[in-house]
Amino acid sequence: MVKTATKLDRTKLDRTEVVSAALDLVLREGPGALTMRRLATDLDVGTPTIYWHVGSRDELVAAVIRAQAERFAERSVEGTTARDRVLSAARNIYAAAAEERAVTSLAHQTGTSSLLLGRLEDALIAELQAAGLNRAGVHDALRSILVVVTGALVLTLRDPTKHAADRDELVWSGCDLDALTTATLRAVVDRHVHE
Amino acid sequence: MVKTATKLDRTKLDRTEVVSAALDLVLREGPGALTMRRLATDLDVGTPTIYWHVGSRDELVAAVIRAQAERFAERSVEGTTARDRVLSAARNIYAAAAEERAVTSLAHQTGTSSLLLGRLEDALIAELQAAGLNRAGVHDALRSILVVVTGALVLTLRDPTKHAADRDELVWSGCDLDALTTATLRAVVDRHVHE
DNA sequence: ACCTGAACACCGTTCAAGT
DNA sequence: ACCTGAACACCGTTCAAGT
Repeated sequence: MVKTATKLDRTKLDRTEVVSAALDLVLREGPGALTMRRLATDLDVGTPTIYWHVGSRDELVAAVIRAQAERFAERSVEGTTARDRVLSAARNIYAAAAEERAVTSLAHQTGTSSLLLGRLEDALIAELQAAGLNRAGVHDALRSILVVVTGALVLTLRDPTKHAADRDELVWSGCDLDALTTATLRAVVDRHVHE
Repeated sequence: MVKTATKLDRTKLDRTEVVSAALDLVLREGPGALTMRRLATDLDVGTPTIYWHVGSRDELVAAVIRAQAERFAERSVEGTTARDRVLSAARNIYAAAAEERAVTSLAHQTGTSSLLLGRLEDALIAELQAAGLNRAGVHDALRSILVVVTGALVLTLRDPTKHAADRDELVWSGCDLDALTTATLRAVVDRHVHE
């Protein structure tokens, strides 16, 4: 009897195959599940094999983040007025990251958020320039907006099951973080782009 | 010859002693240094002893955060107008957390930030109420302000030595995050508290 | 070139056993 | 009540050795 593999008759393992398996693992079971041993088991391979293909865990994570970043690329900016378009581009960053909580958390933990959201940040920069801001104005507005987006993301991704203080429950229960983010963004966008 | 201990002639180990040693360790060498074994070595004691006193690492971290939170308590709110006082209370949260990067990072990693900053958040709530906002208004303003403070903190604590993208360098180099935070806070405070 | 078993140096945690 | 040595089940990583 020919040895028919249980999973799929792998001939060779590919670097991109490793990375996409890692991304799948993160999407399915969260960032905590991304272990070299676990990934190796999923791929039906020894642990050192993973290292041969990706070098280290840090490099693997960076590759995973980049893979997800490409999926974020095709979000388009809506609106006609400069303000609306800037707000739309800013909301895109928040919305994309909030939709893929697992990958965003992973990026956040490893300090590679800008690797994940860089393309969408570039789109925001383009809208700020189109709004007529000069170099310094673009930078100021961009930074302020990223402060709000980052804060909104952290508060959104926070695990609500383990509120540190009892007061958290009161303050954040029944809070539409999406609407809150939009409102807060509008406040800082209005500050930076006039008409 | 009587057995004179090398460090200090410990008679008994105390729970508060364990916690303050842990806080010291975090302040001196960062959150990554806080391991049960390392702390046990510092206290010249076996690892299970730490567990006997604090239960688990999570409980230890919570106690450490609470200890630092008490040191944050005495910051006072400045200003005369309602807007200035709200802004001052908001800035206090950011400033306190930014001054103790190590503990703030630890709180952030473990999702216990509100345990660290709760007292200062309460002070902010008091100022919002004093500004004449009703219950819903206080909550809305508080949440928006916490979004900005959280975002500013994350971007401030971020390790600048490992910028994920090359563009980060360009956007954030020579950026006064303190001034940026104040400006962004002013934008959302002005939005919520009118005179 | 691609993959492995075995090991190294770490974790948090537990537990029977000592005083 | 307080503390210990030894173990368990995990990590990331390396390395000689196999094909």
